Amino acid sequence: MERTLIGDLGNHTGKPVSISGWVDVRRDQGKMVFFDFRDRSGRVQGVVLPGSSATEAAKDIRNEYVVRVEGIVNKRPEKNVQADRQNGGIELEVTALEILNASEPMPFDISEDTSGIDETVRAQYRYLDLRSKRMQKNMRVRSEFIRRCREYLFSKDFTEIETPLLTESTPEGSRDFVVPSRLQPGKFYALPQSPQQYKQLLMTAGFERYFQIARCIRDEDLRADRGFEHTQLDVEMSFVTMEDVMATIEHMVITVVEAMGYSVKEKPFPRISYKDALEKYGADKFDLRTEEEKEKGILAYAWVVNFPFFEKTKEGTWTFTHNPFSMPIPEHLDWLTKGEHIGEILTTQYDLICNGFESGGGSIRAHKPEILEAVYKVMGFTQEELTERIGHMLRAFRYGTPPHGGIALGIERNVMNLTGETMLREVQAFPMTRGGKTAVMNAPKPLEEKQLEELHLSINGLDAPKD
RNA sequence: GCGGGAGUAGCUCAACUGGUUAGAGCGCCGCCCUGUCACGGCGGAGGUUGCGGGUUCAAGUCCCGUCUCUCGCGCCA
Repeated sequence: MERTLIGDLGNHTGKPVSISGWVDVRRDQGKMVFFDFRDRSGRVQGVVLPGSSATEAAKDIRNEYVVRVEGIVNKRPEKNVQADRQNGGIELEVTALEILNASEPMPFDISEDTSGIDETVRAQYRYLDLRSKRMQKNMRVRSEFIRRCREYLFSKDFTEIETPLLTESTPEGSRDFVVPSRLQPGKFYALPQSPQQYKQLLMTAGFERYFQIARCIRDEDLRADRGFEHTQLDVEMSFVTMEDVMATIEHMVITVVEAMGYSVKEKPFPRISYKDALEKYGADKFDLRTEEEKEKGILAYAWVVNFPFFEKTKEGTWTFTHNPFSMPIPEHLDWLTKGEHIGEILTTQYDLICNGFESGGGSIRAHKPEILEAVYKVMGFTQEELTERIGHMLRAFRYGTPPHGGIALGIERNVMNLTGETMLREVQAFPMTRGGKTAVMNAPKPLEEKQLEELHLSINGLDAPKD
C-alpha cells in the first residue's frame, strides 16, 4: 500500500492507509495501546485495540522507533475529540505494525524545547536535537526564507552563480582560514570571507544581476551571534545607484517576510544617517519596536546611510570603516582622489537594520582603477603593495567594468529575527562550539603522517595532541 | 589573549559552616491497567561528583593545576 503523509490522513476517513514515521510517544494501557506517530507533516494518534494483530508488536515498540503502520482512519468518538490539535478529530486504528528500525532511549528529552540542555550533549547528538519541534521549525523557516529570496531574485532576472571556496587571502580583511596546497608546496589557499571580489568581477563579465547563497568563513573568536561559518545572500547589480539597490532589497525583504506571515512596522523603511543614529540611539544598530511589537513578532527595519569612509587606527594611519571597494558619495569623490578631508569623506555604504541587529550591508563599488587606487593610497599602500594585493581588480577595471553596487544579507541574522532566536547556533543545522569543535564529528583532528607528507608539512615540534 | 558563570545518575538539578550508605523529578527496566493523549499505579536498576595532585581523622564541598562548555571584552573589510 502506498504511503500516506500523516498531515493528509484527514482526507482518508474510513479508508485503509499506510503511514511511515517515528513513534512520538507510546501510552500502554494494558489491553489497549495508544501511540502518537510523527512524520514530517505532523502527528496522529494510533490505537491498538484488544485482540488486534498488532498487539504483540506494540508491546516491543518504544519512543522514537521507526515504524510502518497500516490501519483504518476513524473519526474519534465525540468525547475523545481534541479540537485544538492536528488530527484531533481522527485516529488510526492500527491493523499492522512493522518496526523499520529500533531506537535506544533518547539521551535527552527532545519532546520539548532543548535550549536548556547542555550544549556539549546537544552538539554530540545534533541529529536528535534537530528532531525537536523548535529546531525543526527553525530549519524550515530558514529554508523558506532562502527559497523565497531566490524566487524573488529569479523573477527580477538575476543569475545565481557560485564562486570558489579555495581562493586568495582578502586584503585587510579578518583572519583567513587557510588550506595547504599539495601541488604547490609551501603555498596556501584561503577560504573566502565573502565573495566580494568575485561578484565584482562578475559585473565586469556582464551578468549585470548576480546573486548567491554564499558561505563565508572567518577565523575570528566566536560569539553568541557569530560563528566561523555563516551564510549570506550575496547580491550585486550593474548600472545602479544606492537608491536602486536599496529599493530592490527593500521590496524583496517586504515581499518575502510578508509572504511568510510576518508584519513590517514601517514601509518604506525609515532612513537615518550614521551621525544621527549615534546621537539618537548611541549606536549604528537600534531596535525601533515597542514592547508590544516585540511580543507580536513585528519586524522593524531601517536603513543607516552616510557612514564615514575612513577612520584613524590606533597607530594614527587611516583605514576603511566598512569596505575598501566602496565608492564615496559623488560629492566627496574629488576629496578621495586628491587625498583631502579624509576624515570627512562619506561612503555610499548602506546598512539594513532589523530589530537591533545588522541584517545586511552594501555599497556602490569603485569601478574605475584610479578610485580603488586612491582608497589604498589613503591607507598608506605603496604602488607595489597595492599592485600585489589588488592588481587583478585594477586590471579588470580597465576592461569595461560597468558602474555597480550590491549588498549582502546575513541569512542567520535574518532567520534569528524571524524565529526570535538570540543564538546563531539555533538557526544553523550543525554549528560549532565556541571552542571551534564541530557538532557530531570530532574536528579538528591531527593529520595522519601520510597526509602531512603529501602536503609537504611537518608538525615541527608543534604539540599535537593524540586522540 | 583577558574577565565572569558552569561541570554531581541518560537529562534537569539538590546536597548548610568539610561529617552516616551522595538525593529528587523526568527518563530507563519489570509487573498491573479497555479510551489514554506529557496516561496512571506499584516496584527496581542506575554515580570514578570532568580529570590530576594536595590539605585533613574525614573532601562533591577547601587549595593548586588542567580540560571542556558558556557569556562578555579584545578581535570580527
